[in-house]
This record gives sequence, structure tokens and C-alpha cells, in this order.
Amino acid sequence: MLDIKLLQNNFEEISTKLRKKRVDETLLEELKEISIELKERKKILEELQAEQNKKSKMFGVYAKEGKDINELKAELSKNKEEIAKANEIVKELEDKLTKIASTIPNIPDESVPDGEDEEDNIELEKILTPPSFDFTPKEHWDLAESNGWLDFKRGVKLSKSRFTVIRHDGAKLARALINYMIKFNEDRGFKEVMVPYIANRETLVGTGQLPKFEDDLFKIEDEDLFLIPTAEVPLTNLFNDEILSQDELPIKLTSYTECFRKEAGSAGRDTRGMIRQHQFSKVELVAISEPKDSEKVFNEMVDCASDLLKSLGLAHRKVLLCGGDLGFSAAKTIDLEVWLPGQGKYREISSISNTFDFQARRAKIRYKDGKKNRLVHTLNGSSLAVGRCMIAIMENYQQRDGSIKIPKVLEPYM
RNA sequence: CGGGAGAUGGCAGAGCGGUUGAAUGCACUGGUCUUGAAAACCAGCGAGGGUCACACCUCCGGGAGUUCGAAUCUCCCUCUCCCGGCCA
Repeated sequence: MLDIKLLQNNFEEISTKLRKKRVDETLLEELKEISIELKERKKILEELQAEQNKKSKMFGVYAKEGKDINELKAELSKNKEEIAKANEIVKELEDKLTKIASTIPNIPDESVPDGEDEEDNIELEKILTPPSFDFTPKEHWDLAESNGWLDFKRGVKLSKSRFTVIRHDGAKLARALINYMIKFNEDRGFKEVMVPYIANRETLVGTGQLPKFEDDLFKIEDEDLFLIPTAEVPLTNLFNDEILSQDELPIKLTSYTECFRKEAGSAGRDTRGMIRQHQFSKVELVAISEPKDSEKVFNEMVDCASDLLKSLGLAHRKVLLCGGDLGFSAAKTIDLEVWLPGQGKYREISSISNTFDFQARRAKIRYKDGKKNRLVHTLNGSSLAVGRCMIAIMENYQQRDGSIKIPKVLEPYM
């Protein structure tokens, strides 16, 4: 959630920054006006309430002294009606305010470059050189089928398109990757957690998926529950409405979950193979930190994911997302894109974001700073998406005969 | 899914419809005492909004209602616990 006070006081600055995210400026203008009116109306209401409270207390005194209370009663009846009226106005304004405010994305950090879409993202660094082949490398769907690792047809039969069955050594590799990643993350101070895959509305609002992006989520029929689109949702909301003590920060967590996304709006993209699925495995990193440390923790997370790829021998690059490509909750995001020889392209395999206090404000996650309660910063990032990592291994470790070598570090986990 | 009990501050646990945002205990923080610690004693100690700071407003699971006044009364919802059914 946007800091409304910040918007009131620094309107020009905030709206300029939000232009990077293509936020309708009239909406911001409206938000500001509502918030100012709300403040005034609230003051009126509170004054009426104060009077009501004060005079109501007199009843006890009057009763003791045996005084007549009828006049007082009539006065308060009237006041009560005014309170009801004032209250209605305030509630209406509050509703409007939260409705608008909850759909406004986070403000991009200063370091975020201007830009429309992924074309304008900035490559920060290349790690490892892509392997060369003395034959034409295949795409992962060919390799997966010839090795019997993936069964696309039967996945569709069981559910629908964008669902896949993973088999044999493919399934083993997936499990190995999960265990390897978690171990890797634990060695860097991230504690493992297992969480529910189904979350309620409040939880999804806390991290920003709701109310705006309900169409992207699988909803449980007749329940106000949703399948999680990422472990970020339950992990961050572990601390929903909590006040953490300073010395337990930063909290660093890692978790393997399945993720579920409707992929509404991506019709026709990556329909072949396993790049874009409705269900996929992912090992996630989440951190809760003091504001002053979040940049440092952010870099740790980027390094953690990048070093993990490096340890698997996978060439990749770090990309700083431009304003137009930033997600709703993110103030700053670095993507890791892995080299896929079959496609001859770098493709996203990890995305690490710092949301600053945006999610913390929504989810009411605070910490005690001396006597004051302050909002924490929340960060999240894929350790790696398991499916895409498998694709990368298939394509990068393919042999002339179509077989696939397993990276050395994974052998103990197979 | 059926039957019963309950939901109050970090925890435990009081609370007659009237100056109760809430007794008490524990925990915690500061102080006195002590060589130091413990004990004892004194003081402070929920959250959100508001204010330069006060004042003031809201919050006793959530929502609606009765009342001049609700933690206390009524209705609905949610959750928790116990018993039974089902089950990894």
C-alpha cells in the first residue's frame, strides 16, 4: 500500500515516480483529495464523539445526585443522529480511499531505470560463458520427450493445457534440485519452512496479489481461499499483523512449494514445453529486514541465487528491471536470466524483489525500534524455479546422442 | 459433517450496561539496594489514528443492532478447544 501521507506531502514527486509504472495521474489526484477530505470529516466526527462520550458519562453523576436527566437525554439523542450522519460520510470516504489505494502499485526506487517493457531492462553482469556445441543443440521439449522425462500429453489429459507430468530421471532431477537448493540456501542463513499451498483473502491482500489480480489466481469453489501463486505469499504473511523485535531481524527464510497461476493474459506465449505452467515447483527466498538493511539483504539474495546457478554451471546474466517491467509490489527487481542453448536466448529463471515497506504496510508487519513501532522491509526472490532450471540443465547438459548429463553437484542428491 | 464449550493486552486471567482501554499475576524495561547477580522495593509497560507536544478519537475475534452510554444485552459470521463420524 502506498503511504498516503507521503502522497499528500510530496504529490509531485510521487506521481512523477509512479508515472514510470503507468499509474493514472487523475487517480492519484483523486486519492489525494479524498484523503484530505477524509481527514477533515474525521475531525468533525471525532469532535461529535467526544461530546457524546463526555455527556454520557454525566448520567452516572446525575443519577447519584438525583438530578433530572431528560434534557441531557434529548440533547444526546440529537447528537447521536449527527454522529450517524458524519460516520456514514467518513466510512464512505474510507472505503473509496482503500479501494483506490490498494490498486496503486509500489513506487519504483531511484535506481530503477525508466522504460516501457523488458526491452528497456539493463543488463548488469554476465556470469559464465554459454557452452558451445559441435552439433545443433535441441530445445528442451525434444530432449524431455526422447528421454522420457516429461509427458506433456498425459498432463493435459489429467487436467488441461499447461500441466505436465514429470517422470523417471526427470522426477529425480526435480527432487534433487529442490533438496540441493534448500541446502544451498540454508548454508547462507535462510531457514527452511513448509507452508500451506492454500491461502485466504487477507493473506493475498497482504502481499499485493489481491484485490487487483484475482483473475490470475485459482480460487477454491465456495470458499474464500486461493491456491498460492508463489511461496512469497505465505512466507511473508507469516508475520502478518505482528510486531517483531529488532534483534530477530533480519528474518531469512527459504521454502519449497508448488505454485499455481492461471497465466491469464499470456495466451499463446510459451505454449510449448515446460516454460510456462499452471503449476510449477519453486524454491523461494523471503526476508524481513529493518529498512536500513534491506539493500544489503537484497544483494545477498541476488548473490545467493546467482551463485546457485553458477554452482550448477549454468551461464546467466543479471538484469535490472525498468519501471515498466516492475511488478505491482516491487520497488526494485533484479531478474536472473539463464542461457538456453536450444532457444539461443537468455530466459528468466529467477526474480528478486525488494518491496520496501509496501507489503509491510498492507500486511501490518512492524518491528520495535526502541519505543516506536516501524514498518519492516520485505523482500522475496526465487532461489530458482525448478522447472525452468530443469529446462536449463536439459539444454545446457545435452549430449550429441540426445542424453543429458547431470551436473556434478547434483549427483549426491539423485 | 454432527454434539458441546469458548474467543479480553506478549502470556495467564478478572470484568455489575455508567469517568474500564480494561483488575491481578507472570514476562518485559528503567531505577533503588548489592562487589556482581538473584531476591525485595519503586516506576513504566497494548495497537492504530491525531497533535510540535498534549487533548481527543477508534479498537476487548469480525460484522450488524438495542441504548444517552456496550468488553458486558441481541442477531449473523469466523476461528479455537473437547466428544463423535470420516481419513493421510
